[in-house]
Amino acid sequence: MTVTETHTAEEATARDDCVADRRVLPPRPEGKDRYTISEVAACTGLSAHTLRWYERIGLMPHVDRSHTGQRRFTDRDLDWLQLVNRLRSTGMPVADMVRYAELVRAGEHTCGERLELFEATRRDVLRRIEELQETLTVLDYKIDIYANAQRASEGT
Amino acid sequence: MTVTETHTAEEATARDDCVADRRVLPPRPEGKDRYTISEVAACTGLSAHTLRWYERIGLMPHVDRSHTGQRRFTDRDLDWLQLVNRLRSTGMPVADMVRYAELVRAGEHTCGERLELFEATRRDVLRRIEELQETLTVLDYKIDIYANAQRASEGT
DNA sequence: CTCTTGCTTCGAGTGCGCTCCAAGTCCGTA
DNA sequence: TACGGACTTGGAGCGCACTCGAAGCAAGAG
Repeated sequence: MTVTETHTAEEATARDDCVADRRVLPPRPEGKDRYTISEVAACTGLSAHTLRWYERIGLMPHVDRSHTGQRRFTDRDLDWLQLVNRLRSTGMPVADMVRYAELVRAGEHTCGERLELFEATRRDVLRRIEELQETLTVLDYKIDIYANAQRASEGT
Repeated sequence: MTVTETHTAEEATARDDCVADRRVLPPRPEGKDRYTISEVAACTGLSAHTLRWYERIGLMPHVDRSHTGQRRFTDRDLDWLQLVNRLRSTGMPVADMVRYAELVRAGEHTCGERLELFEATRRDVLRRIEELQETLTVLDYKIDIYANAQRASEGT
């Protein structure tokens, strides 16, 4: 657990945008803070289509625009997408993530609700891990059977 | 690991229908071997519609019929559904399970392929567990932040 | 005999999460 | 000035995994 550390800084993070943990981010173009949609697509693995769709359904906090109306994503947006991607990979429905995004937009007074949401998600993730481990047992069992059947038919 | 045990019996299992592990099955109506679709629905958690659909797409081995044409599922069918349910819960696409069902129907000479399929699935499950663990770390991190933020605003 | 319940079939509909299209705008290079 | 390429929008379409509906048959209870 490397979780309890610089809490003065961390609380600021919690207060303004609830970004994901920087330590687990993939590399991103250096020294910039205004990314085009294709740059973001490349570094998040989401398609440009999907990014626009996320914005439409309210899963992205408001994205900056250039003077010609093109999207210019910030590092904060990338952090947000990083978190979304993680939650998505747990199977969290998009609607729930939208709900969380709304809470963030609604302001600081929703922090309690956000905490609950994360705790519920955490329980869910634990349950899924357990389920997968059970499945693993079944798979091992069957692999064992097939491997033995094969050895029996080849050998002897 | 409770996997290596009575292999004479287990090999017979591998040979004929590749059932799931009996030890993890939920209770089912006792002493019978011919279940109506609604009984099966009740004990698998799948809807009657879904069971018929599974049969249509080839995900069920041929199901017995009563003299009036109604489905009569056997214990073996229940075992099969048990396995299907487990694989489904890992996120395995239905198409892949159909592929496996086809291998089973094709006969014993496909056992090698089935073994490969299970091993691939196993790797997949391990990867997903890892992914979930990572997500768990992120969730813990954020829960920690929110919990601290809350304590800070309440206390003092 | 009628009623209810549960089954049969096939095809259409649903919800989710994208994914793509058409038509148009803007930018940088030659 | 012309061209290629990346961007914009709203809306339509897609693939998956169900889910439901309609119309009809069969069996048991009253």
